[in-house]
Amino acid sequence: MSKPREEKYHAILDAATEAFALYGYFTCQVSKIAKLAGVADGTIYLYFKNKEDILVSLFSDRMGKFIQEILHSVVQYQTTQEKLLCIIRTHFRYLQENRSLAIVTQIELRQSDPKIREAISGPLRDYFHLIEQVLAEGIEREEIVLADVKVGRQMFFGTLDAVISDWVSSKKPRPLEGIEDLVFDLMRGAFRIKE
Amino acid sequence: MSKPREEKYHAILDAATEAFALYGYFTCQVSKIAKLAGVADGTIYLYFKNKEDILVSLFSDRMGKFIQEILHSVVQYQTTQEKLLCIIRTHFRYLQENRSLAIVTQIELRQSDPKIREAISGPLRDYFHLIEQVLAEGIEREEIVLADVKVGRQMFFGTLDAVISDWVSSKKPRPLEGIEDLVFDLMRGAFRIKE
Amino acid sequence: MSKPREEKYHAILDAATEAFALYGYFTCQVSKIAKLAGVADGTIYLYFKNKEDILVSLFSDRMGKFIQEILHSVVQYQTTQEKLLCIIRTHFRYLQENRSLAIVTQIELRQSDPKIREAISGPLRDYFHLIEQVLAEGIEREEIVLADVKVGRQMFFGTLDAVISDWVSSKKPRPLEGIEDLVFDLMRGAFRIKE
Amino acid sequence: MSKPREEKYHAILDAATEAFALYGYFTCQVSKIAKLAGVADGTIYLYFKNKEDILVSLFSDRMGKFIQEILHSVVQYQTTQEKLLCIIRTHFRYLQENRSLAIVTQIELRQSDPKIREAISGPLRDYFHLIEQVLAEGIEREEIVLADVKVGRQMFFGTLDAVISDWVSSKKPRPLEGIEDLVFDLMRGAFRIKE
DNA sequence: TATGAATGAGTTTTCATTCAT
DNA sequence: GATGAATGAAAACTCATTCAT
Repeated sequence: MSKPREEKYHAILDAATEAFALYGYFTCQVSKIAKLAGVADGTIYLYFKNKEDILVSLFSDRMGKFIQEILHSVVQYQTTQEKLLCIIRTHFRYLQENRSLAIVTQIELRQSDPKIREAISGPLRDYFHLIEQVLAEGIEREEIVLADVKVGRQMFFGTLDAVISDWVSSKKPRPLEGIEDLVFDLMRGAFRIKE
Repeated sequence: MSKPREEKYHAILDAATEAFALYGYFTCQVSKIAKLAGVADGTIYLYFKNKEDILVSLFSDRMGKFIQEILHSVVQYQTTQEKLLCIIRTHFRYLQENRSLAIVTQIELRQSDPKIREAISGPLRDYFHLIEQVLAEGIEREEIVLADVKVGRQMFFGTLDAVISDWVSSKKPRPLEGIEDLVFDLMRGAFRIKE
Repeated sequence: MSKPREEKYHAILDAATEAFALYGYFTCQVSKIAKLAGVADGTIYLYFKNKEDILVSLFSDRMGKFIQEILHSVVQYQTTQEKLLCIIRTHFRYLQENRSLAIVTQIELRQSDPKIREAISGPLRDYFHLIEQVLAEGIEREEIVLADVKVGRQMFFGTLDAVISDWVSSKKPRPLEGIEDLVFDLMRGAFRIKE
Repeated sequence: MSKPREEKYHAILDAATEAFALYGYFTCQVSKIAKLAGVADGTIYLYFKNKEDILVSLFSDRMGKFIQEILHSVVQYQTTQEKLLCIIRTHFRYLQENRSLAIVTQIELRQSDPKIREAISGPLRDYFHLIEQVLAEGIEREEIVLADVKVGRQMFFGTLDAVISDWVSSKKPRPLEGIEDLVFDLMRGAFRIKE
């Protein structure tokens, strides 16, 4: 892929993120994405197979980067406690810096259309896997107490997700920085992490 | 509202719940709901203003009953510990018995369309409020330790939601009964509930 | 199929015949057929699966009737000579009375699109078969002399087709009645029919 | 026209013949022709005004050569009998050697689009004219008996055309050489040519 | 000349909604 | 009230043609 080609590809993906966040996938016409990206409608189809492909690409590209960033940050820490805190912080920071992506994630993560779900579920599963790994390791090292890794992950991710959900739907959201420690404190209790 | 009128109203709502769960709101045609309800397409419009109104009614009706049931159950308990466990159990049991509603909730709870969001958010806010009340009361009575009621609710609801989300998307879900205690144990830790 | 339903079905088919004759299949928009038939665009799709289905139905319906009429007429005659003359006359008369059908036949009979070809070829093959049967019978009864039935049919049909082709493309065509005898005289010579 | 320019012109025309034969004029995209010709899409428009112009040029060029070849061959013969046989043979041989052209001719000869028809009709009319001339001369010289030259031409051309039509649509066509004599024998009867 | 990325007009088809019966 | 045939607005997508390089 040449430089200008890649640039336009990402311009369209950026525009789609904005547009999907604003209108939702189904309510958003391809022409709106095109206008936002500053290209003609037909140009979209030089870069994406169809509308669905835009959404799918958006997820694998953006979510991929999100997971990548979290993975990259987590490996710098040793203890389970640090790792969990790191995930919380990176999760919040990344989505705070990419509000439209956060919205799209919130909205479209739950599409029922089987084809879309399937395409989306990939990166998310990776994330779930990472969390579960950290928890399993924590149990093994006896740094945390947890009866069921899957339920542990559900609580951990569900909490972050609920926080983001509120933040996203709030008109004037308070910065997520202030919440990190509150969330972490709950996790410390839930996972019986010693002081 | 006369008896037979009310019957048909609920028949359509039941059909819509099934159909939305199966296809998703946007992908589901009104004619599919009509067929499932055993009425003509036009009949739908004698009971609902438009397609959106079906979704909105579905939420206020079904979610309303859901909240009602939880409220009703919770008041039978005294301690915060018991109340939280009661919510967990009722939440899981109700959605387990109404799988289609659970799916619709998961999927459509996060519509971006502002009109739909607004309509949906009512019953949900009631639920959030209930949880927060229980938590606030628990703090006051010193039965739990919690720095921020809102974050506490986000964790509590987010966890239940994530469990349901996994359960809903699993082809062969394990019964939710086995998970209740695991979830509650995590909450006990998070909220520092004494044994 | 109820009465009014069948009426509209044929109204659309009539309109399509006119429109395809006027513009050609590809150049003719579905909306033009709808306007000509006096129905809304969407109504077309209550009666036909898609644009292609209109063309296919047109052929099986119209060509079917055409063949039917020829078959019906031919059985009334005994000698090969009479039968061939009957085919010539019926062929000319039918298409003269259905000029648009004649045009559509001329134009679309030769579509390259495999799906369309296949659908169209059915009724035509029936016609070819009929002609070949008459010729084979004539040979057997020694009423005509002909080395190869297929080539005989090609000449017979090709001649009629070429006449119609000229007639169709002429702005002010001379009536086909005057040509029947000329054509038949050529056939008589070609097939060595005795006086 | 310089040499290399002319080469590319014909390369495009060759490619168009193949592509139109394969897909049909309307179903064939200009980009397919370009790819087949080994040039860029835009290059096509340095040699042809538009898509239609390719088809038109194809006919005047290819059909022109076709007529030329027939004309050239026919003048070598004296008697009407010989001339007609020569036309049959050349017609069959030329199209057998240019199957794609034969297909395109069969398919597109009958376009309804008036502009296309007009452009195509030129070379065809020349051909018709040639046949009619041979026939008129035959009548004059009393080598054939024929009441109407136009109908005679219609039969003559229609027969050749029908043979080609069958040959073109057959997956495994028998060689046309075997048919020449069969066809000629029919013509001899039709035109009352003496032995 | 040659390229091929970009354009945007144009077309088929769907489907929520209406309304005559 | 109930029906379901008819409507027509709306939207995804295609592709002939252009033009900056």
